[in-house]
Amino acid sequence: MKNLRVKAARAAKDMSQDDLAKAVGVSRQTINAVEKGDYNPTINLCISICRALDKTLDELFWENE
Amino acid sequence: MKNLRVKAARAAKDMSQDDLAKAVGVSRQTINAVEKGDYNPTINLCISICRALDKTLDELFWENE
DNA sequence: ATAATATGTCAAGTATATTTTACTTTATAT
DNA sequence: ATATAAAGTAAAATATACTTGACATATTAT
Repeated sequence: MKNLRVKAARAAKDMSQDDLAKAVGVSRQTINAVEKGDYNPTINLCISICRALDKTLDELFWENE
Repeated sequence: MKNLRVKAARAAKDMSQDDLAKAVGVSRQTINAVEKGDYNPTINLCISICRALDKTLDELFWENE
């Protein structure tokens, strides 16, 4: 299950995967993996991504229901 | 930085650390470590904890500001 | 006082998140 | 057509989340 919300929020900021990776302090492949989604990042990474994209955890990582 | 919100939400459900661990499918020490807080759980674990406690990610793991 | 349950913590092992290097493909521009 | 940036993917290495087992303390009840 892809995480399209991260991808969309990143696009809204006109950032490449590499831009976001640098802002967050991880490798580009890690961002790619998060967006690809078959993968379980740590909460601190999720929080860093949220802060870089001006979103909250619920907005990017919570599935209602 | 302790996570007192998880501890409080668990108390509100009258669950022990062991109860929550079993509900979530991890060891009791892992729950203890999450509440102790000097530690970086995966998002899937956080989501499982939220579901077991009827809370969302923002309610238990997001720090405003 | 003693038993039982809940919590805190530690050390060693296992599973997996993340990095690094590298190659391929797709899009955008010149 | 070709150059460049962006994205997708993979294998091997490293860092760290999580488990297991064990022991100590605190709490509550009998």
